[in-house]
Amino acid sequence: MYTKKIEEDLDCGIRVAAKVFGGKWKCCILDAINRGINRPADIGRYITDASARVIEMQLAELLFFGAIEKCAGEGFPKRTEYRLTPLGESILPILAQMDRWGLSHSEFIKERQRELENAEV
Amino acid sequence: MYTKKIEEDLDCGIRVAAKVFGGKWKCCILDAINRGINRPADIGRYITDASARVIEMQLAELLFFGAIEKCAGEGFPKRTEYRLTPLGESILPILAQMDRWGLSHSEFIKERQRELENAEV
DNA sequence: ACAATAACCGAAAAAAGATTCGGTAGGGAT
DNA sequence: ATCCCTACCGAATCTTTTTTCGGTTATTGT
Repeated sequence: MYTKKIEEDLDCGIRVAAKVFGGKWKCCILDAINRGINRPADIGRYITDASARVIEMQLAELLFFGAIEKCAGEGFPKRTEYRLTPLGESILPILAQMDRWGLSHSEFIKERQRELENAEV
Repeated sequence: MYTKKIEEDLDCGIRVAAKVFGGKWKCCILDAINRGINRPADIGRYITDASARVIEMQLAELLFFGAIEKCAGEGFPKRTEYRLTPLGESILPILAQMDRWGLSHSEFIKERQRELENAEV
């Protein structure tokens, strides 16, 4: 895990939230686990854009901050499975709200993004 | 504004949200403007931890993506003022929810953070 | 026994993002 | 005229985060 050189202010709720589920792939991982995809390798196959390494690292952080828990799987080859803890579940409504907001404005934002890219050629 | 080398997926609502208000200080800036602190210099004095430059840059991005608008101030020395647009206002409930979540778990997260720091000495 | 898969880790490199520094230009005050 | 404050901006630098790469160990299927 990274050690920061610049002090971070955990009295601001938003910064606390960003620390726990603010990484590039953490929201996707929480979403995947919530959908029942709970083995590392499966999560990796589900989120094809992220490397296996980053998934491991972000799983480790989610685990460390108690959003998920690690347990032995049920089936025959006993493999690692991750599950949401109550803390992790309490994040889901926020993710849903952010996703709804983003989707309802995505066309507008994409259009602005295209303008930006064309201007920069 | 930065141009990314790795393609970003704006079909995911959460990524769209992160793009618009995901910077380190954008939430604070939106909060400040919402509280009626709307001139750049005042925002800079309000958010003392951030440099003037980063506030300018993040104001420019919020402006570009339409979360705030720029207008001439009312008073005698006509200075720049920023205001929330309807799009910017629609972000506020999400920030409030994130802040509430973060504050209600901040003691637990701070404790974990302390453990991490002690372990790394 | 052997190949394949899973889970995981360290370290280097690359990319993204934030900060610092050194400017410009305009208006107001003395 | 000079000084200060405001609003900006470009570029270099530094920090943080992500990615890539090359491993280890254990387990499973053949």
